[in-house]
Amino acid sequence: MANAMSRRLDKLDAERQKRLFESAAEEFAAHGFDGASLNRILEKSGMSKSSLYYYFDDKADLFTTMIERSLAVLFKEIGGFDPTALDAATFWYTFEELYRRAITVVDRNAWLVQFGGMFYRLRSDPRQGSATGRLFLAVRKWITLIIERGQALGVVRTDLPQSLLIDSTMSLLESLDRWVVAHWSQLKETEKDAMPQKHIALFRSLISSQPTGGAH
Amino acid sequence: MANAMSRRLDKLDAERQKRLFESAAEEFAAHGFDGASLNRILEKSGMSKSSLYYYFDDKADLFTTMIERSLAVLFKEIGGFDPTALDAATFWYTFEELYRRAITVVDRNAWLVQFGGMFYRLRSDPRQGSATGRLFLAVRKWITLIIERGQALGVVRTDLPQSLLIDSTMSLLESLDRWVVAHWSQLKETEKDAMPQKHIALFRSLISSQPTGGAH
Amino acid sequence: MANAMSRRLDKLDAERQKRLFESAAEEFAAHGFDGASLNRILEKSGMSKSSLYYYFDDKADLFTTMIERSLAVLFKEIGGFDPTALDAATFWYTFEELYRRAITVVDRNAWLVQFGGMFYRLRSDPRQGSATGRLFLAVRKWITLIIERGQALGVVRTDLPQSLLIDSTMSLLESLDRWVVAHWSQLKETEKDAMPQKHIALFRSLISSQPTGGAH
Amino acid sequence: MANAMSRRLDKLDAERQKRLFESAAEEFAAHGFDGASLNRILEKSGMSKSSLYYYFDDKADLFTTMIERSLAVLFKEIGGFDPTALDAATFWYTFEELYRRAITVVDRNAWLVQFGGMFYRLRSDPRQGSATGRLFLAVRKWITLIIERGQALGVVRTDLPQSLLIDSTMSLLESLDRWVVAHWSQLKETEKDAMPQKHIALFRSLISSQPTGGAH
DNA sequence: GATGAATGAGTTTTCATTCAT
DNA sequence: CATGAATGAAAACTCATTCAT
Repeated sequence: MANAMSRRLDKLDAERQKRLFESAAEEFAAHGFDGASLNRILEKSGMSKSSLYYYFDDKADLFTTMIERSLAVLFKEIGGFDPTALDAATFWYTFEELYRRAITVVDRNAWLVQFGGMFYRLRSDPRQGSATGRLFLAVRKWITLIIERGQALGVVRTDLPQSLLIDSTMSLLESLDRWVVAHWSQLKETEKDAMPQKHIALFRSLISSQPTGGAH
Repeated sequence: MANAMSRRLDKLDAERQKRLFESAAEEFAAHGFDGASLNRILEKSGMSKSSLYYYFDDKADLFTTMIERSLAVLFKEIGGFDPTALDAATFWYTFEELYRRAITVVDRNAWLVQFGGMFYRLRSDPRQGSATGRLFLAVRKWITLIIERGQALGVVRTDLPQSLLIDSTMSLLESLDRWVVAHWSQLKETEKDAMPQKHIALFRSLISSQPTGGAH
Repeated sequence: MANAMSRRLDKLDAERQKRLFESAAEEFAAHGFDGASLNRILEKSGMSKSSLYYYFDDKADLFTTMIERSLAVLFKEIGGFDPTALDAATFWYTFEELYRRAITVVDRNAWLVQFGGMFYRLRSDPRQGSATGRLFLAVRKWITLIIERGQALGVVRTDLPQSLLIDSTMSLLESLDRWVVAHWSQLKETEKDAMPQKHIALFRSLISSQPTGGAH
Repeated sequence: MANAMSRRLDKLDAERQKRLFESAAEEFAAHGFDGASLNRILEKSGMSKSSLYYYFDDKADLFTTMIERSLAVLFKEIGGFDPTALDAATFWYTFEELYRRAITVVDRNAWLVQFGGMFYRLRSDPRQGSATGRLFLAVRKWITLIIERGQALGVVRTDLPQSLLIDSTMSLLESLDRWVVAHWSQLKETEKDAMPQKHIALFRSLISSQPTGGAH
């Protein structure tokens, strides 16, 4: 039914789709997957319940679809990125660049702001092997690849269990994401410009094999 | 009613209380406050619905009571700890010691393991000024004091907004907590012994004002 | 949602709607708003709980909707009535006529019989400014206008506080209403025909400024 | 169990009894019999649930006991009153006197003010032959005796069905009771003094066989 | 393509009552 | 005498999902 390739969803009027996605993102970000109410989403978006079930299999399908689309947009707009192409000299700088591009993408697609709030909740999905759980694991896998590449290049520390390194990295990612979303409107332009460098430096502090020279 | 000092709860048969607390901790940790189902908790614990309402005002009271008791046990057993007494020379080592003591406490009080899973969910409580929300803020305040003290002593970095520093620290705390809970049974004794030093070193990497010398 | 103009309710199958209204009117009349049990209403009417909530916002919405519809039917069928058009000569007779028309209307709409039993309970609704409370006040206002007009015309006594006059009048109205409902089936046709004149004469005894000549 | 003559209740400490009665009267007056919550009553009065069940059979027993005691106090303090001793010349004046005495009694026993609010609700007790229902009928019987005596003396109208006359009288009684309770604090002394005469005159307007001469 | 209508199972909370001590 | 403790049944309300049209 819910084929990722060709979907009924693609034929849904763009405006209605946008309204639905915005309502749903808001609700999922605010209450998590389980806590979110389809009824509230439908009320906000003005879509009928049966329509939603025409386009989606169920609540989980709506959720994962949104996450997938969000990720797809992010990846496409940020630009393909190949972990195996990283090299020691430019390792950290590459992420600064990614960060910069991410900012401009989200700036243009307001609803993506909710993405983080939705995404990080996936971790706690209790259902083993659920669609939502698998999605989280997919992203985790991606982080794993990067870290392994970093270790192979000698720029990421190897003195800690890999799983711990990955979890800590994702945690810091989430933390920074939340912080940026929460403080965005109060940040000055110069602060915003400095963010990619400063925040990537924070990752570097955490998992780099080399001291960064600390703070000055 | 829900007086913290003297409560009906204190007279509840120890065995039944234990069963209730374990069921509830499991449920809250797995689904968060909103997602937790009283029915499931009662089913697991074998307690009747009306009995639960004899001992607690409502769902929130059950939850906050458990968090409070957990914190109380932790603080009492770990031993008082005064942020203003920290000094530059022993700053990080103090936390290594705390970590060690925490491990032994949790080792003796199995159900406290769920505490983290329950606690970190508090962040997302949407209700402004709710009991649960206030509790989270109380702990956050406590972290704030430590970081401020560390900065005053010159051992904690000052090149980032304080709120970001605090959020990142709590995030790492959560991340390590989860990791330990998840991997505890597979850890060898030597690994366990090394944990306090290694994990505190990770915090040091993240927020110390001095490079730690990296990993070797 | 609960728009008075166009409602889901209007599309509900007439037979089911009738069953629901009869069950609800019976329950509300027997136990008042607070005392009425949705479960009992649903059991009697055979409707499912979720269906009821599809058509109504909540218990109060069901109640007020029924009162409003009752009033609407009554007013429409009895015919508009303008207090300012009353004159001294025909003041009391006008109400005799109204009474007669009311009898025929209720005769044709059996479920309206419960209306009084539901309505008079509104007085005791504790919630300030609740929908039900406002409804009661609306009717009270209407009685007030009539009494003020009667006083202006010199046909209604002015020797008592107005609020007392109004309360007493509504009380008598309620009392007669209850009496008629309770005794209707045992009344002979001749008695029914005499009722409007006799009952309006009772109001006249109570609040008229002129002696009626008493009983003979 | 609940023997009216000798009761455990009589041995209950006077102060605790007063606290209980006040809480209960308030609750019953505010929410009616069905709507009243034993839990709330107990909370207000500080009495334990089991104690209440030691002194009373059940909720209904508490209620009827209170009504009975209220009536007993009223009758005793107002002074015995024998319907058969009424005569035509003093018929109405007798009730003015009763009214006067009732005012002073209630003035001295503040909690009796709630009595009316409790009592009038009895009418709607759905349970056939319930204790509460019987109590209401007992009072109704008493009114009936008075009206029959008045009719025998030729001072009460006979042109209406007796049941209607009785119902209307009780309705007016309730209405005046409510009005007095609601306006008591705003009444001037002269107005209070005139009340018995004015209010009994209202009954006279309603059910007297003779015109009273109307209002001036 | 699209949706109005219907529902069973679930939610948290409160009820009056009983019983062992 | 007194009460702390326990409970089944009921309360109002929301949920995600289905199906006929």
